[in-house]
Amino acid sequence: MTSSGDQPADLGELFHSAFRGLRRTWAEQLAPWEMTPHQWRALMTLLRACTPGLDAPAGPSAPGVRLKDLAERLRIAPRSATEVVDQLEAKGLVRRDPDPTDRRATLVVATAAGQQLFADITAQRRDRSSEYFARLAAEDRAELARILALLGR
Amino acid sequence: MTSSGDQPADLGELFHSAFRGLRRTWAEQLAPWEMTPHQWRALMTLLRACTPGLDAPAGPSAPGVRLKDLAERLRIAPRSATEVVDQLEAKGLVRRDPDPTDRRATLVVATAAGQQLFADITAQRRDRSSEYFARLAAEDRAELARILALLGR
DNA sequence: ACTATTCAGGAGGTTACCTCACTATGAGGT
DNA sequence: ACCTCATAGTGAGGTAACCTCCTGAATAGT
Repeated sequence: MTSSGDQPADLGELFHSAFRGLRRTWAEQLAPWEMTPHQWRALMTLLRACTPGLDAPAGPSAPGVRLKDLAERLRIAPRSATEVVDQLEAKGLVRRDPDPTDRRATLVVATAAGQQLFADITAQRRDRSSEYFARLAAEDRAELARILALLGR
Repeated sequence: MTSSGDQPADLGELFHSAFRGLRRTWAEQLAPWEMTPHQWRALMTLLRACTPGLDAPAGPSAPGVRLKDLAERLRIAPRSATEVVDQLEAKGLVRRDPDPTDRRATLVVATAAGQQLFADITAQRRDRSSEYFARLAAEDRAELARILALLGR
């Protein structure tokens, strides 16, 4: 492409509008389940953190994740994690258990309903393959991932 | 790049964190001028809209842009443009003039102060070249722009 | 035992959006 | 002239997704 010195409205603008599109798409996809993208992200992150290798299919009591760790993974302040966990708990998707090893801490664990919802949404997303990024060719997606990873430190 | 199916925590996550980084960087850069990224974006968009070819150096009265058109360019609702224009007006960076051709409409024009501020910030940004995307190689930036343009329709 | 640190959450704030309803105006028909 | 309909901006009010600062309990380090 040798794109010489033309800058189309600048990268920031492109980034902004693409991100807004992503958010909107997510919000629409999640609307039937009455979830916000934020909540979805939190639930997803929680389940991923709980299921390191995806084997070990949740023993008698899934270990759960500390609020603080969840916040870290979500890259938000701990206080903000409290909030989204509140929302998920209100929907019955997660539960707060006291950490047996540290009575200051609480472990967030997904309930059966939360796991089910996660599975449902994941399945629908796969079905419709309407994952927003689907409009990109696989190689472009890989490129994008590579470049974004550079940006994100 | 042969990066076959590996584990990139998914694109959404990468996108999210890169975008947050961009926002944070902007906010830090603009803090000395007490501007938010949102306000900066609006001012920049306004000036770009007013100066189509960058010649025609603003006749006796710069034409200005209708609030509605500004909203369109910013891809936000007209009501939201009202807000950011309010903020810029309060800082004396823009002015509202009645549109002589349509008494319903108001034209937003940058004041001298607004133009000066724009020039100052632009210059600083060029100086420090700390434009967030600077950490990318030029070709990666071009790639990113290309892919984001695809995403943004 | 005493201090320092860490965890979660209450209180309250901010940014960047949104919709809905309203007023003033303009454009078109009859 | 009048009536209708669309359009421009905005007041009112709301939301999502964050934040900081402070408190109260519990733990860790000395």
